[in-house]
Amino acid sequence: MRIGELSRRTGVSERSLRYYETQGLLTAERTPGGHREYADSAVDRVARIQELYTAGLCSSKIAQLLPCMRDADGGPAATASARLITDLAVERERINRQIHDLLRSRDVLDEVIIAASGRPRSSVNQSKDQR
Amino acid sequence: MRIGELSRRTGVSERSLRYYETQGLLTAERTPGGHREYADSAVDRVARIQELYTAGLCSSKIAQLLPCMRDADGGPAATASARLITDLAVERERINRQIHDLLRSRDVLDEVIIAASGRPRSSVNQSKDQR
DNA sequence: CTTGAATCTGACATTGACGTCACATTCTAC
DNA sequence: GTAGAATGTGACGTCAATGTCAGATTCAAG
Repeated sequence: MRIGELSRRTGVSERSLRYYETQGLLTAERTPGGHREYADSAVDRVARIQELYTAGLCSSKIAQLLPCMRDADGGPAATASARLITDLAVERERINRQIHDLLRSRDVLDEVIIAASGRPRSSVNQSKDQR
Repeated sequence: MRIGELSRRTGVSERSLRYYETQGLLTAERTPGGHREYADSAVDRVARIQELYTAGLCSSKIAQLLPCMRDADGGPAATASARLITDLAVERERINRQIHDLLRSRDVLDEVIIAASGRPRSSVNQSKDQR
């Protein structure tokens, strides 16, 4: 598929998809004319990239990480280096902190929302991972 | 206390503390000479601000939110407006998504770390809110 | 072949929470 | 009072992901 379709299917802008390529996060074949041609697996990969971005990892970390993740089609293509491992451990701590802060902030929001609306709205109390 | 001490006690740079003030997140008395003089409660407040920043809220949202939070010394000073409430509900959804992504990303990190180190390191499997 | 849609590259702009530096002023200890 | 530390303001830089625009090229359909 080409970039427009991938953009539509992932909800990620074409600009970002091209950017991901420059960051080594995403690859594509090229048509003779130079247009990008993506494999179907690109959709999943973009979703994964987004996930990691949302989790606050930067491009370079994601780039290092991706080849170490087990792909839809098999085991990981690489094993993390010692250097990467220590980096990841740091990221993990940051993520833990962030989860902690998010949970507390969500609670704060709930308090404020409840206080203002008199009683809980629709689903304020189902606090687990609803999406 | 003055800005240097507050900075030390919170681990937040003086630059950031001044920035918070411009954003209406933090207030201070002034000495006759114009130096900021913070109340003790500022320490808590800064911590709260940090928490909300870490959770991905922007200054303006935090500014609206803070007066609606119940303070260490009593109930909330304000009640959220209807407009704010809908904004906060949106934030809440974002936070939920983010928590979800963080949890998944943490799992990914753990997989990679475990795969590379042969077996779990120190406490990789205690996945709940350790800080 | 032609035409309009899609894509290409490259450059510049944006956003938000800071870092950093310069220079002036105030505070604190002596 | 004076020196040195602390603080004040203001301006500019940064960083990363992404928006946006311009101009050129390619693709798909008639």
